Amino acid sequence: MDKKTEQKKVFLEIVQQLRQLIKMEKIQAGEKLPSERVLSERLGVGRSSVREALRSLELLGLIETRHGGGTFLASTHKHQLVEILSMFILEDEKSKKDVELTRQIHEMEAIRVISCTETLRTLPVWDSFFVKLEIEGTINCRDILRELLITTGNRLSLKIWFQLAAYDGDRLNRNSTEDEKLIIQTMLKSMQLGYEKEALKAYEQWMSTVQSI
Amino acid sequence: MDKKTEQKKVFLEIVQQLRQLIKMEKIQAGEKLPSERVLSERLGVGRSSVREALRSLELLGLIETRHGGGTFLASTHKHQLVEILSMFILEDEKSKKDVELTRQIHEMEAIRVISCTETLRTLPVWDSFFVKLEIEGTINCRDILRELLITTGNRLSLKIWFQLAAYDGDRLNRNSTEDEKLIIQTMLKSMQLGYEKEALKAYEQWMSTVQSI
DNA sequence: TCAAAAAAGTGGTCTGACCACTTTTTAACG
DNA sequence: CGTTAAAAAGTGGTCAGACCACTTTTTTGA
Repeated sequence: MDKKTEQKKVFLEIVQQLRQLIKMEKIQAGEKLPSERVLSERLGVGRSSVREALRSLELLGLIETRHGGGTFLASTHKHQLVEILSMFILEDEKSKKDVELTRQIHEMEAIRVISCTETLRTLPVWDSFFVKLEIEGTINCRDILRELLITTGNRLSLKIWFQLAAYDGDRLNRNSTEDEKLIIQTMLKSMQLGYEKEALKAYEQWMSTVQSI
Repeated sequence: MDKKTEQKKVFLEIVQQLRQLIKMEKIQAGEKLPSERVLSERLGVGRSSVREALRSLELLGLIETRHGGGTFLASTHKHQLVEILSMFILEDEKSKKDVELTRQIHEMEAIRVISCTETLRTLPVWDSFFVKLEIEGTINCRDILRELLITTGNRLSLKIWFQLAAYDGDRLNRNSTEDEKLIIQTMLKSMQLGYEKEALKAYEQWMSTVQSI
């Protein structure tokens, strides 16, 4: 029946055991795991085997290790995952374009969802962005987009977005220019009013200016 | 500048070196990699370190190892990845819903792109689906959705979709029911004619029926 | 010629050791 | 008594060697 279970894959069993241990001990995100030596004793396996499992989980971004400090359950899931996969699968310029497009897919969907949901588009946070724009004259581009994703409540979409945004480098993580200010205001205003199409139009206009940066 | 590079992460460097080696040696999918002992010598590191890197890549499904046989570049990407991630991250019902929603985000975007692109929406493949539906009376749901993603040409979006669809289990990987037939036909026809809204409407209708399965 | 046995190759695992770094404890000083 | 510096303990990082289980290749012998 269950081929995956009947397969040996001792190394995967350790991963599973680790998960059980985390659940049993009720280890929360950011908290410390038992040391490698303790784990190897408790699980009845060699330290090497424990390390192989831990290293795998680290590559997935599920745990963090600090030299001399210990091993910790990842607080913010840095899914280096996409990064690693991209290293193997996505190599050329075309792929970089794909990353940008895919990121925008999630952003646009967020705009759609928010625009169409009364309880989301009337959130105070959008007003706060307006105020910030008026007073300081500028705002961090990435912050706005992140807030869009957070607001939708889709945690998985948010996680994927984080990865894609990280891959994009600092092109997003910067303050808005004078030219962008008006566009962003239009986008936010349209969103608040539930004008999905207008909001998306402003977004696309915004992204085309980002493109040229 | 480049924080990620200046970070130590020796273990990640080995992963990178492995990638270079694969590229240099022009190792194709399914082919054999050098043995662990050879790798450890060529890379100038201990066998344990090589193994930690290999085990990580195995967890990602990028390589396969056969006891006594050797290590091979994965031919078909088995998405153990989703399985592992789901084990740690996706535990509650809310998360499962997120997976479904996120998958649909990519599917809907594909429909939009195809509907708005003359060269994509007039592709012969859509006619082939029509024919298949007429002759056999049914069609694999997953096949259609996959074709949508493939057609857009966004490989990253496709990759993400694959993983999400794999997590969804066999709810998609099945033949369409009689009820679905008409909806799918409507969706495809609307797409071919460039009626984005109608295509999306049919898609949403389709998904709501899938929901109840 | 071919099948069985032996050898070589390879991954799987464990042990022990040493290093580098961090955290905790202890000791010394003011 | 409190503060600080030194020592100790804890922890991850890496390596080397050994042995086992399994697969592949080579050799042997009928």
